Amino acid sequence: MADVNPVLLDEQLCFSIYSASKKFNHFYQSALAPFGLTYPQYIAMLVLWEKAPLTVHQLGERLELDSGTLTPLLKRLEKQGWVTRVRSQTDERQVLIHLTEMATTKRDEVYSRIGQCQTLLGMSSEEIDSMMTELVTVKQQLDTVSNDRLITKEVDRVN
Amino acid sequence: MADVNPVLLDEQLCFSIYSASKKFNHFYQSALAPFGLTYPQYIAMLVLWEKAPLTVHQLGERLELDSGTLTPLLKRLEKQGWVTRVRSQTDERQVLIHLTEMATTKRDEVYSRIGQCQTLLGMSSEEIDSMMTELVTVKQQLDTVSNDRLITKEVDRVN
DNA sequence: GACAATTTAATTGTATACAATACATTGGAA
DNA sequence: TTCCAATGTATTGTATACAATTAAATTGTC
Repeated sequence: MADVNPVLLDEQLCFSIYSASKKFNHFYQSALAPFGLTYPQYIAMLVLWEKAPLTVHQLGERLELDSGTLTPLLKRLEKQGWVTRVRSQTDERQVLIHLTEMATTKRDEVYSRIGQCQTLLGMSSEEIDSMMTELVTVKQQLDTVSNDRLITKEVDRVN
Repeated sequence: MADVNPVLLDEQLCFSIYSASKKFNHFYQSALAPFGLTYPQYIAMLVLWEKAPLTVHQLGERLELDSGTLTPLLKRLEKQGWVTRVRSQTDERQVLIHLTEMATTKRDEVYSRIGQCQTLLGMSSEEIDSMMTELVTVKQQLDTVSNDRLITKEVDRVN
């Protein structure tokens, strides 16, 4: 353990991203307060507004969330009148998430609100594209290294 | 509500960041499994390894977390032997977080492990610097727009 | 020097995340 | 046809996050 470099918080990309993620969530959650949507609820609605109905599994694939997170989240969305949860007729294991009339009605109001937020942020599409491209690269790397279930052994081997 | 643009999940920078953040947390949490540290616990240790003792408040400023999150997190770190929580003599309102001997001993092992993870990710310092610079800009914008408590009114005014 | 305003942690309540488990259903193999 | 592995959802348990409240200690002001 002779040649070890210190790990400084301010130099960690992970923390920069972690911190930005929390700020974004807070930003949109505030902006959507009039609709009573939390950030995860909002992105779930985004997916459903693109295409509904979807099964819990399909929704989870888009959001990268599992049923342990989605089941209670969707129950809250149902209680607040955004969606209905219906057991599939053709496959009783599946639960189909449908939009309510209220959700369809409010869609454009939410879209509009988000559009205004994006304007406020004042980022050019070039800036946004550039960041998203870089993020895709990082995420691919993280997936590759993580899905490689050898991560523990790989790291140990470097020792 | 005539001229509303659809909001597509895959075009949202916030989701890209949110998703990357979760992947990073999972990546480091796996890598640190031998130490039993979660990601938030790990970044708390990073700060304390830079400078300890710190009050809960000082730690929270660095991590952008409040006592509602930190108090239970620090109790878990204490239970696992990484830190001690000591009521300040000079100001009884404050709780000082000290490193244990074990934490000091294990510091370089953790630093080394993280260094290996960074190597596995294979990003150049230029790539990392570029992303972090862009993230700083986004975060500043989010802070500016959020701290501006007029956000709701501003947005409404656009209507 | 009393005391209201402020500061600091802790607590409470709600909402994610996610691993692990349980459970029902389904589709296919024997 | 019967059984079994796979699939899809729900549940359980642990650990964040964070707003709001409480409680204790300190400070500024007269």
